[in-house]
Amino acid sequence: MESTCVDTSLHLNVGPRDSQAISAEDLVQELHRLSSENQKLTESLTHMRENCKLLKKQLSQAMIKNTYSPERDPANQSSKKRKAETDACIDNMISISGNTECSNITDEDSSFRRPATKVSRVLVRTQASDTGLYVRDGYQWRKYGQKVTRDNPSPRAYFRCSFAPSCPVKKKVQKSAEDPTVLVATYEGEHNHGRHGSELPLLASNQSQDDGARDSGLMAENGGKSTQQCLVQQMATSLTRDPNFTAALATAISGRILNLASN
DNA sequence: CGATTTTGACCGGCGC
DNA sequence: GCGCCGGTCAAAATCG
Repeated sequence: MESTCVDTSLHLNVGPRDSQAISAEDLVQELHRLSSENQKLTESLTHMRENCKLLKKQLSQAMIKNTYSPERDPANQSSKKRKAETDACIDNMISISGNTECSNITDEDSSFRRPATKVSRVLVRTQASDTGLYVRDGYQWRKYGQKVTRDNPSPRAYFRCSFAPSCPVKKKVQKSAEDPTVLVATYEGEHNHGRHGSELPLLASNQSQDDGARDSGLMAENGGKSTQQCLVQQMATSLTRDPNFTAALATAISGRILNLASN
């Protein structure tokens, strides 16, 4: 599969002090650049999804034929479970071979699993030395358990959304069995609130450091980075996870242009 | 002192 | 019915 390199450097000055130094013209140009970039990313994503679907289909057929055929494996009677394991394996292979820093697979894309609640998987590449099972996603999580599972030597961590007590969302984080530098985060359910009280916290330049520090995951991953570096990293992560992110970014920039124009 | 993490115990589903 | 396994609970420990 072809690899896609996404330039996540937005070349933005996110510090509030710099905002006065940016001219409206610069922001308009940035807006246009981001719009075209968004279009390219969307096209690229569509292309990759099509390739993924095709590969998944081919691999599934091949593995069911060769590896898990009942004739070759008489002991294997639990075909449903094996099928699920095969699918998970295929998902992993495809996701990791995508060569992106972060991939997002939802079950809306999958023709295999149809759970009652919305389940999505996110792969995040970390440094090999990073032993933490924390995936920064803008939400506030409370860890409630950790288990070592049969198919993976690294433990799986269980998180609940603690931003809103009534939020039903759960998250599982585990290192990939194939590549220990990749964290696999599985989200179950949908948030019934915004991220830290805002739909676009990453763009909110007035977001206090306390807001960020409330996210224990953020605290665990900061590792001495400045708040601005963390914000930029968060923006890059959101950009790769959500094709609509640049559109939201453009909206935010538009707002800033209007503010500058009114001053 | 409250919030969060850790970790062993417990529970329920599933296959045999 | 039994054992395995994933998921959750809850008490103790830790942190800010």
